[in-house]
Amino acid sequence: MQIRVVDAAANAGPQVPAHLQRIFIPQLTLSSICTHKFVKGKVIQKCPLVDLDKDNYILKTVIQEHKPQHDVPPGLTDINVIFFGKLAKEFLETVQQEDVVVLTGFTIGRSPTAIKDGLHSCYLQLAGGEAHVYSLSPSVIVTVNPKPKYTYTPLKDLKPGMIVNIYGVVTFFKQPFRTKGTDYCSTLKITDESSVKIGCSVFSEKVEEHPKVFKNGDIIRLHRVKVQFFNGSVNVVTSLGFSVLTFDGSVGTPIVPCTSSRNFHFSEQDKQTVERLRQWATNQALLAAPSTVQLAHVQPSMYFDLTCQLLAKAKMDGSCTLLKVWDGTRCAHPLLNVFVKPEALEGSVNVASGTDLVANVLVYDNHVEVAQELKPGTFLRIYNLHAILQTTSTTPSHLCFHLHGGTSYGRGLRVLPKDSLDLQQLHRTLELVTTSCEEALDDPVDIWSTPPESLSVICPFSPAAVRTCDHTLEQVPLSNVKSCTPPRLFHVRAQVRSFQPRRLYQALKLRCPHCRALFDIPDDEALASVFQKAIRGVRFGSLSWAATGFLDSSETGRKIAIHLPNWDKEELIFLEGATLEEVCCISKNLSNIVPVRSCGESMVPMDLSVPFLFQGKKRHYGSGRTPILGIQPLQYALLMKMELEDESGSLETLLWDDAEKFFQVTAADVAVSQELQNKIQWTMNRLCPPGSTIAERPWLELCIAVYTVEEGGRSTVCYQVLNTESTGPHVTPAQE
DNA sequence: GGTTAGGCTTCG
Repeated sequence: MQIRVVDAAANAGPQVPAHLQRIFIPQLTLSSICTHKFVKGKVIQKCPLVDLDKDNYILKTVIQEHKPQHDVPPGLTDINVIFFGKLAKEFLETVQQEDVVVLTGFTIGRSPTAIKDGLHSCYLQLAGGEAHVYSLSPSVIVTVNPKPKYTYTPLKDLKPGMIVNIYGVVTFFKQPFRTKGTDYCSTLKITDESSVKIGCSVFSEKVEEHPKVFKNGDIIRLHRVKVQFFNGSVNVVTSLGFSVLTFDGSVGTPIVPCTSSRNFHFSEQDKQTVERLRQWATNQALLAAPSTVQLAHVQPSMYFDLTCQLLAKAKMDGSCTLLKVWDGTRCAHPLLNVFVKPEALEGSVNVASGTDLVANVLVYDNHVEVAQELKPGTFLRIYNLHAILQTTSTTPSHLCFHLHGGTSYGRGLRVLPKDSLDLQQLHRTLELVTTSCEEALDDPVDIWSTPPESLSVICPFSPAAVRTCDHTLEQVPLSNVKSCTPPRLFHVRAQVRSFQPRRLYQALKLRCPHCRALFDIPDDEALASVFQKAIRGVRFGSLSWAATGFLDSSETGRKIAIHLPNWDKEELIFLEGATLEEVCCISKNLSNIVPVRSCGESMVPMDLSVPFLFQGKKRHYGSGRTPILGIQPLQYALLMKMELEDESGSLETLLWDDAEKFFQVTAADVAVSQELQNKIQWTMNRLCPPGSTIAERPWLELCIAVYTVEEGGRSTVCYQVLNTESTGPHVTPAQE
């Protein structure tokens, strides 16, 4: 690793190796090739140095491309650059803010903070012997790579009696719990490339010395553990002087060791090990089934992990504490509100503006100790939370959440660091919901209480939906629309009396662009069972037209076949013998996955009830037989019914051809974006707030088409909302 | 000097 000086007064060119080519920051993408390239820019920010160990540091900086115009957004020109090891410290000490530097030997990753800081979507990482910095500052520093100090034993080579250092990918974990002895204990199961699974018990009196594991797939490094033999298998226990580091297991995220210990060793070799294990684990489908579920998808009786923010808490009694939490999504079931006196409640649920976003979590027994230490505002993950439907004879059933006593299935809770990658989705959802709540509160009170009789008065506020057409038609009462002879077009002013479906994900449909036939989207449970059935009878044959390879599945002995066709230009990958979870996991890394089953020498799509193509999170469904792979691709579409009302009466309308316009989304984006699903939910809640009277609902200005549909010899008159957009916050889906 | 736990749903 090196920092070299370049004479500021002279032309920098000759001293930077001539074979290097400049790549401009705005042109950098995740797939940019970095070898023999350099980036040149001004240092506009240096963060405090993170001191990990002797000669081992991390430094975050921001480097800016020369801006030809002032209106170029920082998302193009300003990029996060992270330095590792000795280079980090030297950069901090040698290079000043405003200095111009030339960077080479970097790698590119997806910036996890791009949404938060508005900077470039990538970040540069400078580590290892390849990394060089050419600086305009006045000293030269040359550094050397530290030699590895520790050796790590593969899990397959552990023998009872050894004291070893090990690395592993976490496949099961319990948060620290009190033992009958003097210590807390963390129980883990880990694995590595040998696929051997090893149990670990970490003992320490101090909770903060325990491994900070947040999810399966995290990577753990243990120093000085003792190998034992118990109940027929090998496991490890911490011994005197043990230490532990953990890392996020996701490929492409920055490798930052997680520990509360100030003094630990972390080298280039560690980084490579973490990278290797991440890569291996991704292909093992270890992370196939994420256990975290948003409130919007919780079903009664479910056990699940909840990532949430604590709004308020209250001690119920010695063995029970109430936590009021939210994740910004709305549960499909009514939520129980556990009432406590305001003076007994620490924190406030006001931000959630209403109770249908707030989940009441009753925390019992051994978990009370952790719960009592929590401060409102904290971000949490609650493991193995139980959703319980509470029914009484007098009230309708409500969902309540219990964190039962004990530690079975990893039951427990843990605070997540505010900048955790696992919180990105939550931050985005909460930001959106909070803005919506604030806007709703900011609306003048008379929006919600305008009596219908004041209609003739010109309203001083903007309607909740507006026409975007340029017809000069006069506005008419709904009764005129109802009594007309189709086809006709009208402008109306109305309120929403009711809408369907109430579960908005049911509004998302599949439509055949040829025959306009409509299909429901199958749920994951139904899809999973089709895949499962196909696995049972699988018999891999050899194919003359494709190269076939095999992956180990999550089940011992079961293989997944990957067929790469010789003829293919579109890079389609045919997958056989995989579960739905495995297909989803594999498609995270490889695009264009086609699940198939063999039929002699040929491949056939699995079944038209499952997607014929997975592209990342996107799923493509088909019907019948035509263009692609003999399948007619279906389009995503939105369909809703709205019952409108004005002083003259009511009218059943459809939101269909212009539904995407109405919500300012595309149905295909909605299918893969929780944020956009929230946006639709938010819009409908604004048009028709739950529990509101008609007088409290906002007015909409709509364009309505009246037309007839002939079916089975009968003609029906239909009404559709066209050329209309709802008003409210505009959101674009996160870049996938 | 080296126990404790050694996954595998509460029952409110």
